[in-house]
Amino acid sequence: MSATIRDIKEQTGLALATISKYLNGGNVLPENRIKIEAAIKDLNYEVNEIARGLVTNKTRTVGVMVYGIDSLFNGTLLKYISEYLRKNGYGMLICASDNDEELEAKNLKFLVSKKVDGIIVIPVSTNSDFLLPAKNANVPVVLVDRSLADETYDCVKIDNRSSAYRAVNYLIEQNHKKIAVISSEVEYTGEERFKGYMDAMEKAGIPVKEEYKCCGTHSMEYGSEAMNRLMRLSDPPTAVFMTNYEITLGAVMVLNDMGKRIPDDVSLLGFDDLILSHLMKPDISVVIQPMKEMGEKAAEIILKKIKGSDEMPAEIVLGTRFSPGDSIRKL
Amino acid sequence: MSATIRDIKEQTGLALATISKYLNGGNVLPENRIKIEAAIKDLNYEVNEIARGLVTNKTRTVGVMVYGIDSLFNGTLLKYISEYLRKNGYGMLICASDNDEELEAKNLKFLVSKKVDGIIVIPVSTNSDFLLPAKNANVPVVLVDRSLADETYDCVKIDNRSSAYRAVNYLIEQNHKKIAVISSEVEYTGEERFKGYMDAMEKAGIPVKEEYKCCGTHSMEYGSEAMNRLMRLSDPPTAVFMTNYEITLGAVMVLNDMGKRIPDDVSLLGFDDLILSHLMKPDISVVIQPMKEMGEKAAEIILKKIKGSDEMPAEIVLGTRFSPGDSIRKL
DNA sequence: CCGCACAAGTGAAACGTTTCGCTCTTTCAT
DNA sequence: ATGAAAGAGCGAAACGTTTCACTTGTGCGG
Repeated sequence: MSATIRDIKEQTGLALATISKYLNGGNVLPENRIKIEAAIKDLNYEVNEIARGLVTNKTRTVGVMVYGIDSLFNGTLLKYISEYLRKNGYGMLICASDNDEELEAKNLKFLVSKKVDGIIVIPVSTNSDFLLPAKNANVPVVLVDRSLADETYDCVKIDNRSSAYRAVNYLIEQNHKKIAVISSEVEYTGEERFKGYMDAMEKAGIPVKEEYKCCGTHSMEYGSEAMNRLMRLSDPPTAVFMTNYEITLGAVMVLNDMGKRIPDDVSLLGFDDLILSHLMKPDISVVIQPMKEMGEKAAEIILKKIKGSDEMPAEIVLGTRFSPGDSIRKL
Repeated sequence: MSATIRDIKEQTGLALATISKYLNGGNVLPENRIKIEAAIKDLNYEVNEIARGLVTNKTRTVGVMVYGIDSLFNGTLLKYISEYLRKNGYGMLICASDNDEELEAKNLKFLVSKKVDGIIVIPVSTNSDFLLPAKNANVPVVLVDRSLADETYDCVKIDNRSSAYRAVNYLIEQNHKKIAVISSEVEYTGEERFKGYMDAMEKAGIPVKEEYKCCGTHSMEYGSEAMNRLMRLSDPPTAVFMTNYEITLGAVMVLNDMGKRIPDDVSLLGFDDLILSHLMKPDISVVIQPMKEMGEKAAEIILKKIKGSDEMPAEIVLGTRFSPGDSIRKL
């Protein structure tokens, strides 16, 4: 079907080794270079990456696992990762864990069986057991957005706790006292941001009612449910801090359904600057994550590790920016 | 490093061919089956997919190219495609064309060079030239969402023209006459939906002012720009039909910025039911595409073709549903 | 003019599977 | 009893590269 290095050998009379050397950037005599290049053009030759992979034990492919391809946060990250990898000649094999630890473990094995050279993952599990197959197969791993409780892996994330702290503090500065939080539990980012919220409240000396603390799944559904409950309290909060995009979506939906007005009826503070904030009638106030930097950094690190750098695993913590929209009323 | 079939040969005393046969589901004597299975467990053996790929000339990987991973429409489609492929043991290599024909052609070649077994693509180009490398390499292709002008490929899409027709007709039934359209040009879906709009207007005998026809790029930016222009006309439309999700996002943003109220100041009709419609204060009226069916069908077809079915290429046209929200005022 | 260093080229082995064509054994209908 | 058919196993070749260890050739300093 397609031409092989052997066909080039026939046409040029050179040895396989010489041609291979040329293909891999080695030096050959000018006259031979010309012959080879002519033959390549003639025969429409292209390296068979599989055969190459068999001997080099490299596929030039990186596996990426996120919790949902249709989550805008994931999609945005994937875009930047993909661009960086493509620019460097690497392909990107994608899996979704669907927020399910079991599926996450299964898909990780799948990626390893596909012989990817490295893996980038937004982990759903909180400990590192599921990464064992990668470790055993010597496949480097980089975490994004979340780190694990039990072991240090290379990781690119933001300063969740202090970002949340500063944002909630802004609410307090606007004289809010009855501040509720809707957060995801078990999950790393949710927990950290929740801590940041608590930090701010404690520091300000504001006691937090139990019914103001809502912790559930990372989903629109939970966002709706929690916001609905909050709004029906006999003493509802004047402001709500939502710790991720999906929860924010759900919460905003339910407010619209209830006919609540922002920020007149309730002030809103969210995470992630993903279009939504610009679409809503009042711009939602959000903590902005450096998505591009995050994605590119993760891709950069995984490539570095693939190329054999054996620096110690390190956590890279990127800064965030707070963007006050008009969803917060000064009391 | 990891065990090979040869190690199993040593441990069991069987021939490579026998073991290979077992691995591929062939029959072996019960006693040998037991020996092999024990050895596999012992040695923690796993097939090396690359070596297998070299001889079978299959990678069990499908390439998917969309115009933007961070577009919710694409992300949703990718999710369903990915799920179907994963369930069938196939991996998914993703590329983004970024709405750029040149990049699209380049990435297609990249996917072919990665030896994917098949390619699913939402094409950006309008003719099939860029698919030539796939054709030459005998890699089957399935188009999604859009077909090409010059050649028939397998394709899964919706009845764009009549869906648009019916939706615009609804506007007309609500006594709107000054109906504008914001559409993407050059692009297949945009053009078809634009035609559907024109069909409805013509059939109703409503002349369409030139300044009501806005055709530009498939982007939020263009949506904003066009809506802004429409609203500043001396005789602005009472309703606007937007032919895709990105344009709708941009248009809604600008309306919010201008403080225009929906549907009091202007009625809105969009395409694609992607969260946005539920988030906006008034539910936006939209044409709903069967995303799941579309993605799964495309994946199903590509697998069928990979397995060697040589049915003629066919276009599968799925139906849509119109969901009237409260973004349309009855005049 | 010798010998050495270095550049370029080479044949063969290796990577880990699948597959082809063959043999051997068993079964079963005649 | 016999021969054909079917089931199981086997050795070796093939897939298309890279890489290793080696040879050849060239130029240059002493």
